[in-house]
Amino acid sequence: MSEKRQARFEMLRQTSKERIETAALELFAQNGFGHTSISQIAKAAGISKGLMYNYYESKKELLKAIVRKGTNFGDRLMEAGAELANKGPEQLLKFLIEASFAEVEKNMAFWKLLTSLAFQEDVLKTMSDELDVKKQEHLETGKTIFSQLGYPDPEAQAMLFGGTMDGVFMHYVLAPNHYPIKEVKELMVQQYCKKYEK
Amino acid sequence: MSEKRQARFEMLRQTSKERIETAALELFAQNGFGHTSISQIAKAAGISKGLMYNYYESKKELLKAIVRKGTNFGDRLMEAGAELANKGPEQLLKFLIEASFAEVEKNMAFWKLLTSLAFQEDVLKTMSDELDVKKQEHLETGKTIFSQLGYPDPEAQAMLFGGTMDGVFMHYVLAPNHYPIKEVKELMVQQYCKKYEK
Amino acid sequence: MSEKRQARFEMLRQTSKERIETAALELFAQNGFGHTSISQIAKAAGISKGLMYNYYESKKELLKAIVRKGTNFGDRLMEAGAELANKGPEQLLKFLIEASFAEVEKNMAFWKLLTSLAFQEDVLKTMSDELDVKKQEHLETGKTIFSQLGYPDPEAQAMLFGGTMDGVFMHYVLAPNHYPIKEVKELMVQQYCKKYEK
Amino acid sequence: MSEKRQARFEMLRQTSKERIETAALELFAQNGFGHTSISQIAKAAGISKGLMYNYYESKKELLKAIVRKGTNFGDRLMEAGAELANKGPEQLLKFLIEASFAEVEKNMAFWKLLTSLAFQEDVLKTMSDELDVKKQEHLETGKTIFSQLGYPDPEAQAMLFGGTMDGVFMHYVLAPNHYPIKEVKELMVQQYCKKYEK
DNA sequence: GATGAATGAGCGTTCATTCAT
DNA sequence: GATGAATGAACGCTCATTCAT
Repeated sequence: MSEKRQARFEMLRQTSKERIETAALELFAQNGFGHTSISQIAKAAGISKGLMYNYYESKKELLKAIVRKGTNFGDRLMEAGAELANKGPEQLLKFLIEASFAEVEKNMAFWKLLTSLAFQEDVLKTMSDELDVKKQEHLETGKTIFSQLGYPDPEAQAMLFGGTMDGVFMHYVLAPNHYPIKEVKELMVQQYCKKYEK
Repeated sequence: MSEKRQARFEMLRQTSKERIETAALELFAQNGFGHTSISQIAKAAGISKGLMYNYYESKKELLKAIVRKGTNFGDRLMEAGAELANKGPEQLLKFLIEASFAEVEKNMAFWKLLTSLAFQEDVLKTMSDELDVKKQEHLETGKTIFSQLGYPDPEAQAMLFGGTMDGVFMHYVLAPNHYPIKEVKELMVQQYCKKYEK
Repeated sequence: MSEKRQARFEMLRQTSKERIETAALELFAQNGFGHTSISQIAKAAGISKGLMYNYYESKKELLKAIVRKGTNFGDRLMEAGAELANKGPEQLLKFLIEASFAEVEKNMAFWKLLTSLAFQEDVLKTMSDELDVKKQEHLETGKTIFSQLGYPDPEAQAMLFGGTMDGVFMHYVLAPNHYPIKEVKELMVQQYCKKYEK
Repeated sequence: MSEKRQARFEMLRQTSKERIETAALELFAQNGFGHTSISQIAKAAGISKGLMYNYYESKKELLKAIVRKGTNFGDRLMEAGAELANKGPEQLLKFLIEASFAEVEKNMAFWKLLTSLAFQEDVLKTMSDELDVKKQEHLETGKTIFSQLGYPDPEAQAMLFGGTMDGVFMHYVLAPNHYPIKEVKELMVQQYCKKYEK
């Protein structure tokens, strides 16, 4: 009985938390973190302001929770990539590109938010360490792949590739309706997923 | 007599305005427009809060003044590029890349600010028309060049190129100390400034 | 359960609103709307500045709430007057005079505020339509009465009567301690509540 | 020579002062004392903000100067009235009414300002003594006249008369375009400028 | 006498956060 | 767990006043 009740509470708790995070993500992405108030979030989530503080210590902690949850994708991507390592760097890179595009298309709001946060040093400073680590991992993966593909400067190449990805995604999330996302993705696959040619 | 006085006042005005704009640009770039207060700017500029409003009608107008001043570069770039058009698309593209990198390296704070503003729709909406026009011009230039270079899909290619530029610059301005800017620029020149190969 | 809570909140709200409106009316009447600050009101009401904005969207809305509450009197007066119409114009006018004097004596601060607002065009403009209507109604009533009493120019007479009422009330609310309000009221009744004599 | 120069300076000084007071009176009457800024006045008067403070110690002192100048009318009225005293109270009262109406019609802005100031205790408190004295003088004059006219309660009658005058003027200055000022004045002369009847 | 750049206290308002219930 | 009344610091902004020239 007590277990059952606990389970029910847990479910309610999950539900409220999820509604909060969903609403907050949407609002943060649309209006920016600084221009979204707790009141707005609470109203959109259908809960009271006070309840927020049962789940998150502060507005910033809510943001962190959202960011943390979203960046799990990167980990899953890397894991999935690891299984493809033996199929050759071309296939791996193609997979990473296509999976990333798919992810950004699916969770546009999240990636818009994440990019915008990069420009607010004070807000993200506290969680930048974990993000830096992930960025570094991505860079390492890129270096390995471009090295295997025979590029003369795999590190710069990985930086360039990373910039291209983030730049394309930035343009896309800022004006998704007019962006030829499929064509650009095709171009990237064609240009990057092959051995280096002088 | 009166002229002397007027000149003196004009000098005072210019000095103050420069101090304000310099301080504001730095702070806007570092913390974002929305997270920078008038008090902070005044303190950093060494003036009183009230003086700001002798020169700018509002915080937004200060931002606009800063953006307007900075975006003159784009125009100069396009003009300079027009003179190189007869040297062939490879040379023109090389010039545009190198001039852009040089500009971003020189005015890092400004370009960081400008990029961050893309995520604050409300703030920039009032001046977005002019910016949209410039963006469109850049895209057209890119299309022309990639068309001349024989690319099969010059529009998507121009989009990809634009994304690459903005993405690389974004990474650079967010962590300039660790970014191999020269190497990445070289790679871009090598990869883009040549005829399309199969 | 939830009802109990709601009722408790409603009580809190009403208490706070009353404190705010009472304090604001007093201060508005004493110093004028424009010379009364939210801080002053909050301090006088024993609440924080912020709480005001839980109940009123702005300082102006607070004023409107106060005015709206007070002007209900005018409506009640007209209704009560309508029932007396058959007793003859002398009795009706006498009732209107005496009821108005009683009301002003009872809610001095409110009538002082309302009169002072007439001089702040911008503030009251948004609610002036409803007030204009009421003023017009009073004028019409006056015209009818003086017409029935045989006055040769009932419109001008009604204007004069209205001016007398407002002027007497103005003098009274500006220096209530020294004003012979009862005697003046008697004089008005004597002079106005009778048929016109050549 | 030095005298001449002094005279010229004095003239300029007078001119500037007059322009300031004229501009300020207009603006104070139109927008209220509190909603008129020194900048506005200086611009309207065609002078600099700083110059104001050569002539007046503060904004309030400027107001006082304007009020003082305007209330000289009252003195002149009383003096002129004194000369008419021997023509009988009816003629005297008629003159006072007509001269007052003429004055208010001529200097509407001033009388609008003066009335509005009555509702701002803090602003006028410092000069209320002189105003109180004048008010008392008017009251005394009224008492004397109504006493001579045979009114049973000349004091209350004088209060009522004063209220009527101020109320009519208030209505007039607040909506001068629609006010039947001539007709109302005629009514007052008819009703007040005669011996008391029963 | 005249200027206007500069100041800073104070305004109305917002909002993250707390807490009694 | 859940509520929303209440707080107070901080915001963008205004403006009477000062003062070097």
